[in-house]
Amino acid sequence: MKNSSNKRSLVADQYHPLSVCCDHRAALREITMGQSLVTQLRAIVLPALQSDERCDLAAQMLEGILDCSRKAISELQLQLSSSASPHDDDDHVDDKRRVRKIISSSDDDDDHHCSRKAADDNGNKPLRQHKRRRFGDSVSLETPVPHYDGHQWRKYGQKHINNAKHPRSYYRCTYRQEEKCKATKTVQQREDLHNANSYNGDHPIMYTVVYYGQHTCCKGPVASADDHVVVEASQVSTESHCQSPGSSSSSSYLQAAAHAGDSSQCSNISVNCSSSVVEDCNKLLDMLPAADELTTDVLFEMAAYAPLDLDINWEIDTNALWI
DNA sequence: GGTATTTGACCTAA
DNA sequence: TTAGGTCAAATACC
Repeated sequence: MKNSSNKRSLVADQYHPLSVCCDHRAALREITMGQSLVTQLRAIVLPALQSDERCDLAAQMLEGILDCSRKAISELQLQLSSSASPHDDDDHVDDKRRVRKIISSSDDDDDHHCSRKAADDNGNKPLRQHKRRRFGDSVSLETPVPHYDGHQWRKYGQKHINNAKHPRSYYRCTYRQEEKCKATKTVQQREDLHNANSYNGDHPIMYTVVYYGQHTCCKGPVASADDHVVVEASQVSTESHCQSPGSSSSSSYLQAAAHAGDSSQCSNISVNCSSSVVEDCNKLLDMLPAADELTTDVLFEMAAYAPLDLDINWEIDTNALWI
């Protein structure tokens, strides 16, 4: 794999910055990165283990690590919010712009309508609601595949951001209404000089994805085994409307996922896809080596590109990958 | 016809 | 006043 080292260094750069500042914000970044790594590690390790007590133990340990990091992040954010200064650096400014006090979960939807309803019966204005998102609820990462995170998202807005070349897209969970799921995310293409115009193997176009809130819907990949992302090779081959002619075994997993996005009739493939996921899958396919070049090392590299999703429970069908 | 996306307007915090 | 986030009508797609 020609660009293996490039990807490796890219990942390394992302997770191991050269200088580590001794302030809370730097610590927050480090913990968040660690959280991302653990999440990705979980996606790799758990499917590889047999379904026995070792698997359960590993799952508990990983969840424990994530829980610790969540608490640490929460504590640091508390410290930050109480010591926020107007003289923050550029990163801080960017974060602060994202920070909006979100309305409490119980009255979220009503608030939007409230704000548009000018007054109540007595002519009194409703209490002013704070719309800014809370920094503490967000997790950001950079990925070439911003939509391939296992959840269904619905785009509800796009905005040109000041001094940014690319617009920012706003997504919320598809099940926001029916399951009151508050998870949202924003996706914005990065402006790196070397990848500004086109995707190629060495410099994939990178996107900054920021997740806000946790999924409370049970239709994500969290729930039951039925919801796990499992694509059996046999399923792919027997689902004629999902099958890509001439697809290799090594890529059948992802191609099936891509085609699941093309057709909602792919009932045997439980990949949650919006239309943009197809594009992501195609990118991943471009990155995927031939079947005889697949190694665990390669898989790990690809997993490193998977977006962080704290709720996700991906299950990789290794049979489909290594046949 | 139902669902998803686009896009201009509106709202709020800074 | 400005920039970012959201709404909702219009439009596109299947």
